[in-house]
Amino acid sequence: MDSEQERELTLADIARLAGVGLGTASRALRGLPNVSPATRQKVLEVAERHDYVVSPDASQLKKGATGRVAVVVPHLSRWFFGEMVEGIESVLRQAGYDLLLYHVGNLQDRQSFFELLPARRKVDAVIVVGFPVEEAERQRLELMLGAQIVAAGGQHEVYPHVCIDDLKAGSQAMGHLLALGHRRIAMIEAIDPEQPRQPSGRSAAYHMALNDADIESDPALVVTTAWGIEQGSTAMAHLLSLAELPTAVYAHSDEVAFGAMRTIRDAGLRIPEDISIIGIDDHPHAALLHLTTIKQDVRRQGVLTAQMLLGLLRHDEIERSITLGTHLIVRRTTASPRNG
Amino acid sequence: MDSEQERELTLADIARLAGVGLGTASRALRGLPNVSPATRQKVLEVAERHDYVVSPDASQLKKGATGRVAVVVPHLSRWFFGEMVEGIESVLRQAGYDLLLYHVGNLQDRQSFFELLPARRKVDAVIVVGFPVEEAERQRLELMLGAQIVAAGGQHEVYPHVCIDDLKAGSQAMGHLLALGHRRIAMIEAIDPEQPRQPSGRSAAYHMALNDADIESDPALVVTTAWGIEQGSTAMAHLLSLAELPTAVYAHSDEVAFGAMRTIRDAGLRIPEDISIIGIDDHPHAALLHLTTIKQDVRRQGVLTAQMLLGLLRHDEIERSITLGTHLIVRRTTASPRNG
DNA sequence: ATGAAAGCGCTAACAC
DNA sequence: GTGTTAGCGCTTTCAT
Repeated sequence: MDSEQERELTLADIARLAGVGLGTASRALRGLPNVSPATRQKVLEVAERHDYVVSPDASQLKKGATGRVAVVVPHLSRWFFGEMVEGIESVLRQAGYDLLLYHVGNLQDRQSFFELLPARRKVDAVIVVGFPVEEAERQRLELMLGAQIVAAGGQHEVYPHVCIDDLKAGSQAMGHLLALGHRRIAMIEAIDPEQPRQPSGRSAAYHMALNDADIESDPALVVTTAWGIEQGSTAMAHLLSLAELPTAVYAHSDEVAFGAMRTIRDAGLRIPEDISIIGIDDHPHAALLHLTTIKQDVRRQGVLTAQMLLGLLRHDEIERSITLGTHLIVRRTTASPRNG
Repeated sequence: MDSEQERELTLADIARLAGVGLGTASRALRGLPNVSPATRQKVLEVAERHDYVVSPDASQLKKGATGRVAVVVPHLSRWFFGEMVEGIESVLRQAGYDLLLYHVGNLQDRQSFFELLPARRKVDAVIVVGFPVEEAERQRLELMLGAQIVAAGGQHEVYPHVCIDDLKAGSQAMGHLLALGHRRIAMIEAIDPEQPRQPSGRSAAYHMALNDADIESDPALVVTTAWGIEQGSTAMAHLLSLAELPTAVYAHSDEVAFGAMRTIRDAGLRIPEDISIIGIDDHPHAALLHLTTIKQDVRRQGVLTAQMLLGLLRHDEIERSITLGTHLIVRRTTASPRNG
C-alpha cells in the first residue's frame, strides 16, 4: 500500500472533479454569492466526498491574515499559567484561531524570543502572559508589523491588558491580618529570579498597609525568594530564626505559603494559634490545606484577554484595560494573635 | 504616523535593494552554495539592516513542510500536562518547530477535534498527550496525510509512543503496602469522566497484587472517582463509612491522595498510624505533604516524545516505543498496620 | 453565474 | 555565479 504517497487534494482537483472552474469552486466552498445553487451543491458534494479542506497556508498567503495567535508564557506547569492558557485557548479556538505556544522559562529563552522573534510573520497577534514587557522588548515587538499585542496577568501600561490589581490584592491580605490584630507581620516576597526584577504591587501593599496602621516596618520581617513551595519553605525557616517571631505571615502567593506552612508545622508551631498565614491566588490546593487567601479568577482573565484581542483584531471599539476584582477567602490559617 | 500601514519587506525588496536577482538573494540568505562571498555579504547586510525575515508561510507553501506540530492535550492546568508540554516544547523549539496547542477538555471538544481536524494541513506531526486514541479517532487522523503521529503519557499500540508502565507503577505501590503488612487495602480508582472509559493498568495492578498475595479482594474497598482533589476527598469519605476500615489506601494519583488525606485527618484519624496512603506521580506537592508515592518523570517523557518525533520526521531508524521506569519514594504516609 | 488570469512571497530548475 | 522562470494552492479581479 502506498497510502504514504497519497497527497492532499487541491482546489484544482475538486474543481476538475466537479466540472467547474477554479474560481467557482473557491466561491462555492466559501459560501460566497454568485454561484448557482446547483453548482454549489455539486462542488460541496465533491469536496465532502473527498474530505477536502483548503490549505490554510495557501489561502492566508493570499489573504494576508494568518489565523494564528502567539501565546508567550514563562511557565506552564504552574497552575496560574495553565489556567490562563486554558481560558485563552477556549475563546481563540471558538473564533477559529490557532494558538502558537512559546515558552520563555528563563532569562535566556526570553532574550532569544525577543531577539529572534520566532513568531514573526506567523501570527496576527501575540498575548504575553504573566510578565511585564520591557522597553527594549517592546521595541523588538514592533518589528511584528500589524500584529496586535495584548497582555494578560501582568501590569502593562503599554499594551491593552487584563489583570488584577496587585496592590489591592495585597491590601486585602494585609487588611485582614491587621483587622485580626496582628502588628508583627512578616512578608514573604516572591520574585521570578529568571526574569528581570519588577516593582511589585504586592510588596508595595505591605509597606503601605503597615504605614497606614502606624506600624514601623521591620526589614528583618521581609524575606525575598523565588516563586515556589520549597522556596517558601526556606524563606519561612529564615523567618523562624528571628529572635522575635512574627505573629502573622503575608505570602505573595499560595504556593509560597504552602511551603511556609510546612516549615511552621515542622518547627512544632501551630497555625493559626502561633502564627497566622495568608496567601494570594486561591490555588486549588489552598482549600485542601485550609489556607486563607485572596482569590483571583485566572481563567476568566484568560477568557477576557482573548476576547479583548478578538475585538482588537476586528477593530471594534473596546475597553483596552480590564482589572478584575479579588476577594478575601477566610479559611483556617488566620486568627487573632494570642497576645493581641 | 502611518507606521500601522508599513508592510513587511519581501524577498523581492531585498533583492532589489541589494541589486541582485531574486534567486541569488534567496540562496544567499539560506546559505546555499553558488553565491560569491561578496554578493552574499551584500545581501545579508541589506537583509540585516531592514530586519528582514522570510515569510515562513510562503516558503513552506513551496517546500511542503509546515514546520509546525500540533500538541493535543485534555488538560492544561493540571501539573502532569503542563510538565509534559514543557518537555515537548523545549525540544521542538530547539529544532525550529512551532507548537500548535489544541485543548480537548471534554468529550465534546474531543469529538469536534477529531471531526473537524483543525490541525489538518497545518502541521507536520501531531502529539497526542495523555489519552489513548480510539479506533474511530485513528481513522479520522488518517486524513492528515503525511503527518507523523506520536503519543505521550498514554498507552498506544497504534502509534509510536513514550509512557510509563502503569501496571508496574501500580504494582510498586501495592508491593510497598503489602510488604508493610497491609492486607485490607482500598483503592481509589481515578478515571476521566470526560473521556471514554479506558482499561487501566493501575487498576489491574491492584487486583493482580492482591491475587498474588492470596488476599481476597473486597469490592467495597474499590471506589471509582474523577481525577481530582475534591473527588479523592469524597471517595475517601465513602471508604471511611465502611463497617471495617481499610488499613491502607492506594490512590491512582497523588492529587486524589491529597484529597483523601484531608478527609482522613478531618475524620480524626492519623496518617499513617491509623491509615496508610500511597499515590502515583510524585506531584510537586507530594513532598510538601510527605506523601509516599511512585515517581514518574513527566518532563522527560515530553522530551523523549518530541525527540522521537523529530527522528520520525527525519526518517531515522529509531525506537518507536519507550517505556520509562518509575520508582517508589517512601515518605511519611505509609507504615505497617497497627495490628498487622 | 462562471472561467481565465494575475499574483500572494517564496523556492527550485533552468539557462546563461 | 547569477538572473529568469515556473510553479506551490489558493483568492480575487476581470471579462464573458
